[in-house]
Amino acid sequence: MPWVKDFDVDEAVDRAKEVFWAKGYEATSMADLTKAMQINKGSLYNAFGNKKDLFTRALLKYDRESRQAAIEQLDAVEDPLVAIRTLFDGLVAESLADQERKGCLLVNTALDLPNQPEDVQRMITSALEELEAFFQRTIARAQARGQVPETLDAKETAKSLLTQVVGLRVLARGVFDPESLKVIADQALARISA
Amino acid sequence: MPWVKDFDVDEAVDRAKEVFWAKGYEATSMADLTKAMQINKGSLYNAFGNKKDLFTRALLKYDRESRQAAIEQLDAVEDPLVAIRTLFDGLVAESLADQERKGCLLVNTALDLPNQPEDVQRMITSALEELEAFFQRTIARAQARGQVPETLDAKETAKSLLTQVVGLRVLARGVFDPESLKVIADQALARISA
DNA sequence: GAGCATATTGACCGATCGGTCTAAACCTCC
DNA sequence: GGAGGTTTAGACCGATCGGTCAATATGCTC
Repeated sequence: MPWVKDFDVDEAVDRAKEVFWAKGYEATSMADLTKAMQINKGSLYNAFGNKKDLFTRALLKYDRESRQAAIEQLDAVEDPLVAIRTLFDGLVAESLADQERKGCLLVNTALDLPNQPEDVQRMITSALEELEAFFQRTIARAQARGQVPETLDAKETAKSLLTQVVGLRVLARGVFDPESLKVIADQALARISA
Repeated sequence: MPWVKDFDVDEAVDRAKEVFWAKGYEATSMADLTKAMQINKGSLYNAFGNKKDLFTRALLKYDRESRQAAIEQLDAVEDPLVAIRTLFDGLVAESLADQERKGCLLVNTALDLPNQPEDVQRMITSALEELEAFFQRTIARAQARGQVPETLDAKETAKSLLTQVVGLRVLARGVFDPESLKVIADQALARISA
């Protein structure tokens, strides 16, 4: 049997994720990556193939640990309106805590979608569609419990909420002040809870 | 007196704008620019200084001709609700017509705000603030005409509309289909016209 | 401990990056 | 038709880009 790697692959991907997240794909160099990941160029290419593959892997990890994990938690919240409120509050809190103003790796990448390879395009699209689906089923759940009027179109409202999330994540990268971020969250919720 | 330039500076900036718009700042090379602008490297540096300065200039032009011009036109529309409706319809129409899916140069740049030089950061911030201000005064105008209930907070609603515009422009770059874009526009308007 | 398969290292690759510079081309004024 | 000043063209610059590779180090199995 061969030798096993002496660095933690998952940890390395995580470091790479941070760099891509803060600087963006194009602005990140292999030198940036090897420095952050604490491994040499050869090891990097041996373990991950190339820059694009490493990015895809980092993006996948981000999606799994951030978006998927969040949705899973929120689906378990009994009160659907609380679930949505929690999501927006979390977004605002995360934005305020984010000193580097990295925003959201998914949204950052989504904005550059036409210049991404096909597999990344698919990942991003389905990730955001799943977020939309979460909103839709959660609104439907709220309607079934009589918390939201049946006249509201769950599907269309879900699209609107997704748009607000995306807009919030962009504006949180420097245009909006903390107060405005909170206003946005409140405004988004006002559509369904008022 | 010296010789005058034999290329149209404004036209050249416009070509540069198109490239930056489609590919993003980092992914655009000087070779891309000289090719698109149809001038040589020497001329480019002589006329525009460097890549960053050229980008700033292209961005300024975009802001003037796209955002500022649009707001000016819409401020002249008598019915404030029609003005806002027109803005969103225009956004959707522009997105559908945009084969390259370039989105909006301002929003594209806004997402990368923390990595931009200070002058660009200021430009973007004030551009989006001016759009927010447009929404606010237009809503106020609608309230004065009795078209929108006085209970609506103009300032907060303006922030919400700005967020929707930004979200729309991101999602229009590939995640949302034409139908969804129209839904978003309708949803944004529903907040104020319903 | 010998043999083997893999991981690591860091020098190295050609291509391209943003940017500079010199010489030739050119227009305007005298 | 010089003279002077500016723009042009494009060769050239060092640095850095993403990526490769041969030599070496390492840990497993027998």
